[in-house]
Amino acid sequence: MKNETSKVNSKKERIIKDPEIRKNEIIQAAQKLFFSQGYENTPITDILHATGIAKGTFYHYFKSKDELLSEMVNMVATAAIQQIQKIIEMPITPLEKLNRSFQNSQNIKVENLETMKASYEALYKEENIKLRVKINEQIIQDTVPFFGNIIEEGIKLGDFKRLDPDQEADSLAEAIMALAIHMGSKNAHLFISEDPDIAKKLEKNILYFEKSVERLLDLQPGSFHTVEPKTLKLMIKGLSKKSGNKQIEGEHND
Amino acid sequence: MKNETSKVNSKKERIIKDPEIRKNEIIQAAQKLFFSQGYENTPITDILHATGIAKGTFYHYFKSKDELLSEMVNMVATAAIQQIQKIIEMPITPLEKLNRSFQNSQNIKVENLETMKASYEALYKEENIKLRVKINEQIIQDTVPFFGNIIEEGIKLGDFKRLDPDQEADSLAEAIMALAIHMGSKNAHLFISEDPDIAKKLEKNILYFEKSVERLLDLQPGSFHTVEPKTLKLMIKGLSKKSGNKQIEGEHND
DNA sequence: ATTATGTAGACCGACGGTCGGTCTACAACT
DNA sequence: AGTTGTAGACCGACCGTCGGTCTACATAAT
Repeated sequence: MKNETSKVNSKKERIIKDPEIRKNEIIQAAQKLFFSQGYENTPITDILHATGIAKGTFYHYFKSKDELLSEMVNMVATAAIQQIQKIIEMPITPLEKLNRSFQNSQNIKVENLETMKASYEALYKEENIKLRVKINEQIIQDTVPFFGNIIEEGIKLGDFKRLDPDQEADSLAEAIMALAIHMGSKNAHLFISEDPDIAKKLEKNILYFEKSVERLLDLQPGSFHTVEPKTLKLMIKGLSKKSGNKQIEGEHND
Repeated sequence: MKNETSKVNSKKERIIKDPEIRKNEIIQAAQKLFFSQGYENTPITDILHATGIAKGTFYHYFKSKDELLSEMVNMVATAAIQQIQKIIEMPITPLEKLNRSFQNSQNIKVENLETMKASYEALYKEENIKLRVKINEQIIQDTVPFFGNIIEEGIKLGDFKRLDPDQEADSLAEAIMALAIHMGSKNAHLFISEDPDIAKKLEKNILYFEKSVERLLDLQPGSFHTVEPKTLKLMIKGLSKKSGNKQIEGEHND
């Protein structure tokens, strides 16, 4: 393996990069690996090979493998939130804001069902418990204040109803997020299971989540939509196509 | 204590036990260690020392450390469920069944606040993500069918209301469990934080959970109680006392 | 020139897991 | 009763992998 052409300079080249860039490279490479092989199944050496750096360099940027995970999770969550932030500042009703926030995150996913499915499958595998839990926790932690604000606003306007006179809106936001993540988990397992009824079950999961939220906020039935009908149709179509070619390669009818 | 009188004996004695008993011993010892030091922080050698067996023996009983964890979780969850099963068979209204099921699990906890607090603290530490998630998943998985039945019964009697005409009761059960576990998580963090307002916040968490469930099932406000008032008082009292003697504990080593 | 920063990879100890083999209880056959 | 065969409980030395440390050195900054 080692190709020593000459005694001089047979060592690895020394490449120096802007620290920020390098750090980012490491995180990116790690993310790809974690999602494809799982966090626990990805030794640091894999990350080193992927980035072409040495152990020392890695530990120059990260205190530990866990710290790398934390930073990565942070980036993922931050990216997910930025979308919401914009919506919150729009001059629309709180209900609209809620709708659009969820629709938005759903939309991103439809544009590349493949990626979404892959991510879910990766996240919900055994070897990725830590990764998954941390991402979920981070998302809850980061989104709750935003949704809390929206809900607070809605309560003041009389659109939503508190659970209890002296209850903070954040509690409701937390409950909603808990349900949302539970739904995400169910959907992930659906994807993994290769169930032929994926599309239908997915639709149900979403519907029940919506209904639950409506009840929690005391909304009119049917006023909370996390997915636009046409988006849903796209998803279902995409999924049916997928399940169709499980064994019949190259089949195109439907 | 063991009847091993050998102090001078340098060589290990060979003790043969009924496999079931031995396996149980291992699980018990492991459980104690996992809860006190964390799953990841407990090397198998610790379990070996605690049980007085050798590596080979351990791997004679378990395929891997993870398999041990699974079996342990299974036992914990099974124990937690047995309580509920009895309640379900009682000739009382579905709402009563729900109430009692939750009260019951709460009651167990009050009887030994210490243990409960310790367990929570242990479960929700970093090193125990895997342990925690697996327990929670197992509990959801095992309880949902039961609660699903109760809810189904309640729906038929007109006591609860479906989210949607063709919705299975299990979905509601899942939502409730998702909220319950989220509450558990919040409470755990409360315990860990040593917040002086533990008691009050705990009460709130419970209240909001109850209110959320009432809305989900379309119940009369105040009809769902996971804790009896007197139990709650006991808990609060116990917790206030605790927060006083934070470091006064007279720990001694041996 | 000296210091700070980035890079490198040999090295280490701990840990999960394997393996060859020993010991014991007990059934089956003299 | 004594002998032998066998399953499986038990042992601990050993191994490979992995996260993390350490020292050396190159380059940039001062």
